[in-house]
Amino acid sequence: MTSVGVPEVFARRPKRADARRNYEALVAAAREAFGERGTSASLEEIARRAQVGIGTLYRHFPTRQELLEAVYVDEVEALCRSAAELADLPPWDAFVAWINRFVAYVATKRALAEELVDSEVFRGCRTAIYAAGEPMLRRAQEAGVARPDATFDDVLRLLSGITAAQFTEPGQRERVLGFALDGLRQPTAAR
Amino acid sequence: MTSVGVPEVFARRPKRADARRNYEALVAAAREAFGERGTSASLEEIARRAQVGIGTLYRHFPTRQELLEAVYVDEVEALCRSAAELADLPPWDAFVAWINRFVAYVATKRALAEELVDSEVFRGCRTAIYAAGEPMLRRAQEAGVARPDATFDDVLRLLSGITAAQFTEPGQRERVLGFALDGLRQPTAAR
DNA sequence: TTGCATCCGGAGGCAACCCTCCGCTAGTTT
DNA sequence: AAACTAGCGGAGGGTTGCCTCCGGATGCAA
Repeated sequence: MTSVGVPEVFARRPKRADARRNYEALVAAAREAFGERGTSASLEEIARRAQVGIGTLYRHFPTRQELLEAVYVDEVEALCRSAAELADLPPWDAFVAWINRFVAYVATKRALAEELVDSEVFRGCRTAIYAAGEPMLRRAQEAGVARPDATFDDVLRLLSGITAAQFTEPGQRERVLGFALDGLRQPTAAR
Repeated sequence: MTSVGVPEVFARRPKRADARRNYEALVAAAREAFGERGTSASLEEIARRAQVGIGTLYRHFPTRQELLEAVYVDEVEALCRSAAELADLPPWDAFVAWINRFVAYVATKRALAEELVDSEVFRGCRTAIYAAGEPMLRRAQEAGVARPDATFDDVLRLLSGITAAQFTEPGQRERVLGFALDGLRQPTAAR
C-alpha cells in the first residue's frame, strides 16, 4: 500500500507478437460487440470480427467473464491515468473536470459493469477509480467548495446514472450534469 | 386526444378466465425472469415459471418484444396512478414524493427500458409519465421552489440514473437523491 | 538456419433456445 | 347439459452458440 502506481489489476498482455496482436484485436472486437449487442453478444461473432479463430478466443479468454473484464479494465486504465493531469487546477475545477471524464469514459460501459459486480477484477478497478477520484473530492471539500456530507461513493452513484442516459438534445448532458454538480456544491458557496 | 384518462397504451387483457389467468402469470414470471437474468432470459424458462406451456406464451406474446412491453407497461401504469394521490401536498413536497415513487418503481426496470427505446409502446409510456410528472415540476417552478431552467426531461435523466445504482449502505439512496434534488431546487431558495 | 515452444484455426459434439403446429381441454353461452 | 369455440400444451425440427481438441503454422532464440 505504499506506492499506488499501476494497480495489479491492469492487464498482463501476452508476449509473443502474434499472440499480442490477436489479444488486442479480440478486446477491440469485444468492445464493439458488447457495445452493440449487449453483454451476451456471441463469442463466435467476436472471434469473426477480430478475424481470429474461435479457439484463439478461448485460449486468451477461457471465460466470457474474462473477456468482459479485459474490455472493462482497458477503459478504467485510461480514466485513472487522466486524474493525474488535473492536479494543478483549482479544487472545484479539477473535480468537475475529472467528473466530466468519468462520465465520458464510463458512458457506454454500464451494462458491462453490471455484469461484473462481485468480480475480483471489478473490485480492483473500483479501488483504482477511488484512488484517482477520491482525493479530488476531498480537496474540494477541504477548500470549502464541496459539501462535506458527501462521500466519494455518493458522488459516483449520483453521477454514474447520468452517464447512462441517452442525450439527444445537444447540451442537455452538460446541463443535467450541472444540476447534479450544483447539488454537490457547498450550499453556502457563492454561485 | 381530449381526455387524457387512461392512455391507450395500457394493456388490453384477454377476456376468458383461464386466458387471463395465464396472461397474468406470464407477465409476473417474465418480470421475475427479466429481473434476474436480464432481457435475454429464456422464454421457455418463463413459461415454466408461469406453469404454462410454451405454446401459450407464444400465443399471448408472439414476440419477445411484446412480452417485454407488457411487463414494462404494468409498472408504468402503477406509477402514473400514484401521481394523482399527491395533488394536495405543497408543490415541492409533492414533487419530491413523486420522484421517490419514480425511483422506486423504475429502479429495476432500466435494462428493460433500454431494450424498448424506439418502440411504439415505450413512447406511449413516456407520454404517460410526462403527463403525470410534468405538471408537478411546473407547479414547483411556479411556486418559485424549483429552478426554472430545468425541464422535466432533464429531471428524468438526472434521476433515472440514481435508480440504477445498487445501494448497499442503508440511507445512501436517500442521501444521494437528496443531493440531486438540491441541485434542482431554486438556488436562492432558503435551505 | 534450425529447432522448439508457443500459438493458431476450425471441425464437431453437445446443449439451449426458438417457434410452429395440431390434437385435446375446458370456459361460456343458450 | 350440449355445443361451440377460444385456449392449452408440448413434441419436434431447425438454428445458434458454447467449448474442446489437436494437427499444423509461426515467432523467436541460439
